[in-house]
Parts: sequence; structure tokens; C-alpha cells
Amino acid sequence: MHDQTTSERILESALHLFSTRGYVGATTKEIAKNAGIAEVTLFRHFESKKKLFETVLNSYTFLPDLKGLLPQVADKPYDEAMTIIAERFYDKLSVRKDMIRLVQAEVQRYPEKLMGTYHKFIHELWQTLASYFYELQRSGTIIKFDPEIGARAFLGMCFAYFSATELMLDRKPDKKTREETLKGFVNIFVRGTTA
Amino acid sequence: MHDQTTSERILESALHLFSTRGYVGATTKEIAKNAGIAEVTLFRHFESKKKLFETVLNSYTFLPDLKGLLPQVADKPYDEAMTIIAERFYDKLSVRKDMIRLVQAEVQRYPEKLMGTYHKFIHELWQTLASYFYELQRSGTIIKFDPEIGARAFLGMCFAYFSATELMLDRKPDKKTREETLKGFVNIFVRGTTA
DNA sequence: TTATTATGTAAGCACTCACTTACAAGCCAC
DNA sequence: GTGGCTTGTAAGTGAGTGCTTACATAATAA
Repeated sequence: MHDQTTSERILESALHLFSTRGYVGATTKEIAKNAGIAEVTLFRHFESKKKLFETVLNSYTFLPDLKGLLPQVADKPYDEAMTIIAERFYDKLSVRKDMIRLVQAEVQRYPEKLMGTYHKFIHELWQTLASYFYELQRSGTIIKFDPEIGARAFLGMCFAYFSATELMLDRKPDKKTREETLKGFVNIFVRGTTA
Repeated sequence: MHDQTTSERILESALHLFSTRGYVGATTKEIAKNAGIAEVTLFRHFESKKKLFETVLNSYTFLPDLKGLLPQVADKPYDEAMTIIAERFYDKLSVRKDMIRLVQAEVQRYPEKLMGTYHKFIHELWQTLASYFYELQRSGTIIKFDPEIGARAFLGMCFAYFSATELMLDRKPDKKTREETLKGFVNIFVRGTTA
């Protein structure tokens, strides 16, 4: 009947409700109901709402890692590689939509914990793409510029596009529109950086 | 003693607390205390917390308008104009930080109202910058590309930079770092679009 | 069978929060 | 001064909300 454990179902339900209603706005009763269990069962698995929230934070990541992606595109032409990066980055953000919303909404309330992991992840993202740029600069494929600023620029426009469409307006653009927009971003960026 | 009216003080306090604690997390008691008035006075000015919230939403804008800025830079060289736009855009976002946080956090709760205004404002932003690009394309200064996608790309990287530094990490970068980063964005974008 | 474990139902407790009511005090116009 | 107008203090109400306790039920393991 259930292929997930009760704890997993609670965590999933909690992530979704925390992300849409916020920490204070999500009630334990509703989290339980959404998970298909009784409220008291929730407290048998997690000693308090606060602990449940912290477990959610530790159970899911909210940013994609590019590390696994880069080796796959390293030997492709520059513009093709950047297109793949843009689309995969957007896809992975999309899958983690709930978690991203949660972090954005609660970063004010839990600065130590959230900002710590946020900082770590985002820094790694930039560094990874920056190191790719650095290689291309050494091989003379692209011009010299601060690789980290370049990485921020590129990931920034992709993130802002994701944020505007899926986080704020909350309607996914159709595949074609999305591909054309990202391709437009890539074209400008690639033209602006190719040697 | 007070150069603002009581209602204005309440609205200001409410904006700040709604934006940092969220709608549910901000209590009327704390809003009143922060405004330096008694809680009951708050309810004499606003019939409910919900009405107060809606009044806050209607009292402040959260996105800068570029319309006033463009005429001032229209006759400057392209790269110089874009630098000014980037910096002013960032500045104005920075001033409206509270309101932006509020919109991001509560867009899930008040989709009709917030998404309506959000959509309207951001669309106008894009359109304004896009029309500037369109002019430059006609005069042959920059290459042909979808002006709206270009506008989204440029404003997107600026917004993402603002969001990462001031909304999430919550520490303003020093002026020099900020200027260098934005200049780096502009360089890539301008090189990528100049004819 | 018997004991253990995971879950459900039901009731309730302590607390907070939005909001109200009643009354007093200061201020300003006339 | 008198009468409005605004604000403050104090007390309270009713509806959640996190969390607990007590007891029953079903499945599983010994």
C-alpha cells in the first residue's frame, strides 16, 4: 500500500505546506492530514514542529549541483554546452521549487542555519561554472573576464527567469517559449564572451 | 514631535514587520509597539489585520520604473547608458527591499492581488528597456535580437545579484565590489549585443 | 497465544492572537 | 469652560494551535 515510510510522507507533506504557507502559517494538523495520518502520529515521529522543520531543511537540497553536469558537456562546443547548462539548471530549479520557496520565505527567520547552507551551495555553483570559464579562457576559446562574475551573470539571468515564471507568476511557460528564451540568453552571453 | 500621521507610522511599521516575519508571523501587538502606539489605536485606524495588510500593499510600490530614467541616458553611449541603468536599477531595488521581500513571501497567500500588480510592474519594466533596445536596433547600434528577451536577460542578472546579496545573504556588498560586478555584467551584455 | 509496535480516536490543556468594550485623559475649537 | 476628537490603559472574549494523555485496534514477532 505505502511504498514510503510514515516519516517520509510527513516530511514530504511538511515541505510542501511550509513552502506554500510558511513556517507559522502551516499547521501540524494540516501537515498530518495532507500526509494521510493522524496529527498525534506526527508528534510520535517528530518531537516538535520546530524539529520537524529542521529535519525538512536537512533532508532536501535546494540548489542543483553543476559538478555532475560539467564533465558531460566539457567536450561540446561552447554555445552548445552553455545551452545544456542553462536548460538543466532551469530544470533542476523547477524540480526543487518548493524548497527554494521555503528558503526564500524563511531565510529571515532562521538566518544561521539557512544562510549557512545557502551560502555554501551557491558559492559552489558559481565556482563550478567559473572553473569551466577559466579553462576556456586558458584554451583561448573565450575572452578574459572575471570568471566568477561571468558565472553570476549567466546563472543569474537563468534564475531570475525561473523565479519570475515559476515562483512568482506560478505558471510554467510552455516548453518552446522556455527554450527560446534560454537560447536567447545563451546567444547574448556567448557572443559577449567568445574570443 | 511627529511629522508623520499615526496611520503612516502604522503602515511603515506594518510593512517592515510583514516583510521580515511574514503576514501570519507579524502580530498586531508588535506592529503597534514598533509604531509607538497602543494596539487598540491600530484597530481604530484599520478595521482588521487583513485590511491593514491590503493597505500596505496598495501604499508602496516594489519595483522601480525605468521610464523616468531612460530619457536621461538616451543620448549617452550604449555601454555608459547600460551601466547607469544597472546601477540605478540595483539602487532602487535596494531601497524597496522590504516590499520585495513581502511580495516574494506572500505571493502564495494573496495570488490574485499580488500577482496582478507584480505582473503589471514587471511587464512594464521589460517593455521599457525593450523599447530602448528596439530604438538602438533601428539605428544599427546593436544587433537584432528579441528586445524583450534581452531586457529580461539584463534585468535578470541585476536582480539575481541584488537578491543573492541583499535578500538572501543580507549583507550589502561594499560600493566598489558592487560597481565592479555590475560593470562586469554590463561588459558581457554590451559586447554580446553591440553591432 | 502473548507481547510488542505502530497507528487511530477523542478529549483536553495552556497559550497566543486578532479584536472588542469600557473608561479615563489630553488637546483643540468655539 | 464645554464638547468633540484622538489616544491610552485595562480587561476580556473566542477561536485557533502546538502538544499531551488515555485508551482502543490491528498487525507482527516470539
